[in-house]
Amino acid sequence: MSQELPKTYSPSETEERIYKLWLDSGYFSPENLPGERKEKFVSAIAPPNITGELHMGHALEVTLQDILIRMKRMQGYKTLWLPGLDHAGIAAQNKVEKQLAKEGLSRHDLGREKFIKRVQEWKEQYGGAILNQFKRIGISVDWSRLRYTMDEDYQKAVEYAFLKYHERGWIYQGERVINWCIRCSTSISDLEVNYVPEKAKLYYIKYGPFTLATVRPETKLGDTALAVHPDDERYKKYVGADLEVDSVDNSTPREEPPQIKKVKLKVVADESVDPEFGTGIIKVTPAHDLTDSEIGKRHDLPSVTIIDRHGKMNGNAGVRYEGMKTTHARELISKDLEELGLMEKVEDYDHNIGRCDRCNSVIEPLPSEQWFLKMNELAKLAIEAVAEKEVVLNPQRWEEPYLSWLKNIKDWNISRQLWWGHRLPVWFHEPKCIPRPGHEKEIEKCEEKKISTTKPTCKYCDAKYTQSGDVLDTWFSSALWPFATLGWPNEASKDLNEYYPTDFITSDRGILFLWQVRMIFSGKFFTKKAPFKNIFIHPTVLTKDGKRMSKSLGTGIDPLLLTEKYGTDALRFGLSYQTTGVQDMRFNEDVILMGKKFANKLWNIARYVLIKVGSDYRFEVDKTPKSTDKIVTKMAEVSSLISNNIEEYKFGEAAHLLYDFVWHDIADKYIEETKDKDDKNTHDTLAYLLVTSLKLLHPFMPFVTEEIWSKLPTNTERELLVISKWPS
RNA sequence: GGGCGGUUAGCUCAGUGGUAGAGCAUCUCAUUGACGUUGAGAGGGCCAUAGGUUCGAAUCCUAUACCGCCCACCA
Repeated sequence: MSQELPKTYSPSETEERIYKLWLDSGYFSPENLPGERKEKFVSAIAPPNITGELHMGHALEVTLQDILIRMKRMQGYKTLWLPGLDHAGIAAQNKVEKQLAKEGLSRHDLGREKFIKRVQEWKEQYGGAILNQFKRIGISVDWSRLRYTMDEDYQKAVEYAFLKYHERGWIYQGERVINWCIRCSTSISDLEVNYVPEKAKLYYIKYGPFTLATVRPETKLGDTALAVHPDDERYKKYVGADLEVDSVDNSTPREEPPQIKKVKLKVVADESVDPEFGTGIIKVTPAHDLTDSEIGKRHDLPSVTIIDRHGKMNGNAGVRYEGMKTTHARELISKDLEELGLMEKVEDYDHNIGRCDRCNSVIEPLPSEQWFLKMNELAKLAIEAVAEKEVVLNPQRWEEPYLSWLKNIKDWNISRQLWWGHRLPVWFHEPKCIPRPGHEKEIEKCEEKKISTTKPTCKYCDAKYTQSGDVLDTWFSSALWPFATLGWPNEASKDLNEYYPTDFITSDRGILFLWQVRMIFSGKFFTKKAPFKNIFIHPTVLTKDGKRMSKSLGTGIDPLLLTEKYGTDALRFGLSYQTTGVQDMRFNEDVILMGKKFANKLWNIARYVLIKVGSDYRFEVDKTPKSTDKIVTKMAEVSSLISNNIEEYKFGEAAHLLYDFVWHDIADKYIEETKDKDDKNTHDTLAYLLVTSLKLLHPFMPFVTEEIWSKLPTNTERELLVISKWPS
């Protein structure tokens, strides 16, 4: 019996009901899919942060991924799309710290244990929200396999990974100059530093026979050398010399006028100095500058730390400056130098300043004891995977930045001085060994440091081990995502054996290096396989004016407001329609409106066809009519083009093609031209066009197509459109 | 400094060698027929600029300009 359709399509009355239909069917889980399915198609979601709120980039990302997944499922693949959440170490910690600040508390007021509880509460309260928002977008993920990077199993996988790297000798602890965020009080990686242009001063300071420029005169107190380019003829005669130069005496009390003090500085020659810049000579502060630290290492220079972890001058800076914030010390020392006649001039200067990606505080480069992962071998694995096409980057233009980033990679600082995250499986002997009576000599064999997933004991004494307070960089755990979610490192895991390696992953370009690269080398190292075959770097959604969409800037648009206004299918179709080969997508709401109209058009085509063919007609769910009408041939051509386009991630082309064909070829032409005809051929053709269009449009507009499908009287028992056979 | 995108109608963008396209906006007509969330049609473009290749260039090449992004040692 054909049912009378309402005049217009109403998304709000449909979407929740249809999504429930899919969930109840169980078809999002691969084992519930009907028929013999030999080939698999597997993908993991980019796990959103527990801090997360749905933004337009997410909406685009999961829509595109869903289009591909839905097509594959209809094509008969045993399809798995695995959902999950990321604990988001530093981001989540900051979020909860902000929440605490509103209560007038800091994390230190709570203590580590209680603070972690607060983060867990946060996760319970808000963490799942974004997944529910994803449901509104209609994603066809297997909810029975939901994973979280802080799941017990996942934590074990992370510790196991650390141990394995350590066994290989690739994990080491060492003091390095790293990026230190004073506010977050942790080290952060190079990728988490944003360089922001700012107005600064360039100070020209006299160093004996030279004058040289700096933006940070306060670091003068930590200078241990001067450096010039080895080929610079002007300074060749000074290279190797120990110069005695006038400097400010930092032992003079602050209240007294500044005094001159002689200091000795070695002059070294180093390639990294640009002879063209300024006076062609630089001061070297190995403790407080990343480049200077490298120079210091190359020339075996002493390193004097003068700034502490709170961004204040320490004892080495002398009583005159000790305890001052760096910015205050800068004012004082430049005044002092001026008074002593050691300041030649001060100029305005446009300068890039490093700021924390998470909290926007100024980054202070500091020497600090951190844990590192050696990247040499791992980078090779990642380079190989892409060079040999084991992993294909789409669009291809990302290959070059990918490869060159890996070729210049430095060791990865994987430790963070945070409370929220995976604690390092590293244990330290408490300061003193407690000898057992009669075994005093064995103390020498005691291990100060042990790598272990469980609390170790000492064979030789009674001292206890305490676990390192550091946690791992949040990307260390995300790097394991495609296999840890499937049960790795348990080799017997059924899912791991059946669904790994995966086929596809997609993300924004912003996390290509942070995440994608690291998944690839982790996968290659731990599983000997690339974790996926294809990466699709989807466009970044910008505002209509080309600005970044950001909640704090007030330029963000909530995708869910659009689903309410236009319907989810409209949002999905509009976003797909705008996905072309470009790297930025300026979001245009008009296109969502177009999607809404298109959904309604489709609805009315169905309405027309149902009336036209009559209530006794049975729709063939999978058959091409013997019609000679040209449109039947064209429909087949369109089907095959759509399949290819989706396969090649040309979502926009596919959407354009479907729109034009359905609206203009089917509705405007074929339907108009056959209005007077009522023969079987016309009925069969109309039915075929409708059925095929519904199938092809289903990945883009799953709700309206499934809803129409449910109203068609079919020749066989009703099956859901979501598992119907893909045309061509 | 190196690299990558973009520059096409008022707006947002498709189009990659063969007579300029879509959606939205504007205007005219159709007056209820599956859909007015519609149909038919119109206006509107030196396809950033300058050279080059070609029978032919929005499309390929080379420069330049502007916008945006990424990477990097900017003292």
